[in-house]
Amino acid sequence: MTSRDEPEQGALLGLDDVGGRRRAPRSSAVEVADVDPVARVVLDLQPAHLDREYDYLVPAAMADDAVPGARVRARFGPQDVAGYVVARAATSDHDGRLQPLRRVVSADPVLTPAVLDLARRVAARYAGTVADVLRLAVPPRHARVEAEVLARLAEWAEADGAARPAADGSADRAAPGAAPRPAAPGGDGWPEVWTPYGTGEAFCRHLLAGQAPRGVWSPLPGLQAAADDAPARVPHWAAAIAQAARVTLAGGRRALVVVPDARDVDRVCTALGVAGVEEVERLQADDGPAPRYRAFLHARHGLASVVVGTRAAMFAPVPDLGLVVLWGDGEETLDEPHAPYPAAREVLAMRSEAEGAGFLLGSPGRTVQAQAMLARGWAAEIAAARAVVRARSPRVRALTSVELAHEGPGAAARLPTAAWRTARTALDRGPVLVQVPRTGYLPVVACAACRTAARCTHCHGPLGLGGARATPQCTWCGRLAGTWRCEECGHDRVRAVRVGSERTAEELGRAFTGVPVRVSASSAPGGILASVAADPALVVATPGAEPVAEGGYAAALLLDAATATAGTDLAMATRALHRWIAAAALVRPGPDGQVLLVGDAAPAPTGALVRFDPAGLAERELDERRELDLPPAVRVAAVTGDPDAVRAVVDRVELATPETVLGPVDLPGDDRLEARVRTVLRVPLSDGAELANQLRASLAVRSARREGGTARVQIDPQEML
DNA sequence: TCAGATGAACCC
DNA sequence: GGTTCATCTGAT
Repeated sequence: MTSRDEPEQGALLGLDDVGGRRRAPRSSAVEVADVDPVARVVLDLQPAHLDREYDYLVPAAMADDAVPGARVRARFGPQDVAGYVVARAATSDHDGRLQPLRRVVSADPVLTPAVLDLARRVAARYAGTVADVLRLAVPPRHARVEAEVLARLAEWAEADGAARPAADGSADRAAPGAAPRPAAPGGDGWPEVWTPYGTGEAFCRHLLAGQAPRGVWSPLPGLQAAADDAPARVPHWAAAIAQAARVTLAGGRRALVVVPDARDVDRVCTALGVAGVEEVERLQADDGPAPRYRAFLHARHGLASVVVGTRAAMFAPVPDLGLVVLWGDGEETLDEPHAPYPAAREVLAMRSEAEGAGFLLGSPGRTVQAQAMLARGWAAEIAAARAVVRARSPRVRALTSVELAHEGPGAAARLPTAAWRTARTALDRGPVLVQVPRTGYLPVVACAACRTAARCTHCHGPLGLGGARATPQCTWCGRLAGTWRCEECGHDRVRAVRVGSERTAEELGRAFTGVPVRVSASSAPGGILASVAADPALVVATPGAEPVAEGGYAAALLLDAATATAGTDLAMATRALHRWIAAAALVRPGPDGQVLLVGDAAPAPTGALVRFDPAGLAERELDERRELDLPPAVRVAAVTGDPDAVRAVVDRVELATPETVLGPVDLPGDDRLEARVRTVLRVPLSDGAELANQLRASLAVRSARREGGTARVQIDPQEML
């Protein structure tokens, strides 16, 4: 598409002064590239109505550098804005005159076609702009790091004669990374860690064969036994992920692993080391700009065979991607807090489809969204047989007040005698984990009899207590719940549930004199601990901050169970189970290891914990969502902001009908100058893409008209899932 | 002579 | 995507 005869190029490109309303300010004699003098550019512009590509002239001096993927700067109106070249062309469709590119910031093509394509899909899915997504996907350039990496690449290319990876991102190295050992089914190096899972072997076989299997995986609990006699400290899940990555490499492709936080990055990297995988790159935003950009460039240029990172790594440019792994689905850190608020699960699912890569989603719990992937046949379940799960799990007991009735008044204590006794005994065998809910306050309305969270009778949104109002009000559609009846037990009274916990470490210190108490929490003096030794100690941790104990915990106490399942959002039950199982998975298998759930939590997650069955709970929850028209059985979008702005945005959406619109409702706890409201749109899944379309168009109108105020659109807003 | 209609430029 | 400005058109 490059060389062709060049008919009056100048005229073609609007360089001559023919027909121009205004004369070109500078001399029109810009010397333009001989071949493909037009650069199609994606600019980093905020306004939604400017979300498209723009053509610029490529000055001859930039002809070789302005390659697709290169960072450039270009004149846009009065401003100089940053952007990326996405294509070179011989001609432009633009009627007017083209401006020349201002500068090629770097000829290193950092925006790969695959990532650009992904950005477009994500923007469409989440009613956002491509520029917004690219801001998430491509980290800020670090010139010194770039020079360093490119120099090293050039050096290597010269040394071993291997050409550097092609500019379009396709790697030239035959098998990425060093496949440590040949992994053949049944052969040496075949990942036995996946054997207990019925479909695990088939999943690996497909990866090895270069196919794109998709699995939703419920990992077995526990730590992976080390090869030598060293105490086990690598979680089983991390070892399994490492093996899946290794098989992918053996098949000649690369892998990308996205996890909720830095400690999990460590764990996966350790497991990859144990598995003999080299060329592992860690990609975390909180490593700082230089390491982050270095890791990004290494990934981009195929120097990493496995990329392990936190949320933003979901966009990492990995050539020859054979597997994407999402660990910890359901953790809040996997939801991007910046517009357009994409969820890692969705982004990676889109990626695996677009790039023909395998997809592996694993988590201690199971979200209804993951369950929905199974339900619609998009992914296959990877789970071990019940007997295996039982054999590998700790013994779990729920110490509800019913269970403890014989204890008398002490049953309602935060740490009932039975729990105290279990912990005391377990301390002879090793460390004991104590999980406490994060400190917080949450006004929630629940059934006064059975404590099931109360839902709106109209739209099934969660009820809340707004300000001084005595009657509970739906937090979605705003209706007052005057005549309410519990859907579980038929009771007609509600009560407020307050959530909060504090001083747990001190309380425990008093209860267990002479036992060291370690605290692992972001608010603790020592911060979050990655691991603890096998010595007896009480380890108090908030959810997600549990350290791995060498050889596993002897017991875990999951305190304040009632507060863990009380909350306004729909994911309360699955999230609570996720947290409990994440803690329980660090405990030794029974009967050596024991888990006690203390407090009266909702019955469904409690039962699911005792059975160690996140899949069962997710299935049940998904059924319920279907019946009640709740996501993910429907698609929802939230429009938040000033009342006028929100109304304007919603009014332009054709799919917004009395049937689909919930609200607007005043947002509590925000007493700023402007009132803030939220309107929810709820449509069938089949209208989901169209809803995003219409919202995007409405936002474009809004920015073109320069409508005031603020209005934020969120598809699948986390707090409603 | 001017109000309203039309359309391109804007921002490439 | 809408706004703005220039030009065109047709009625008066």
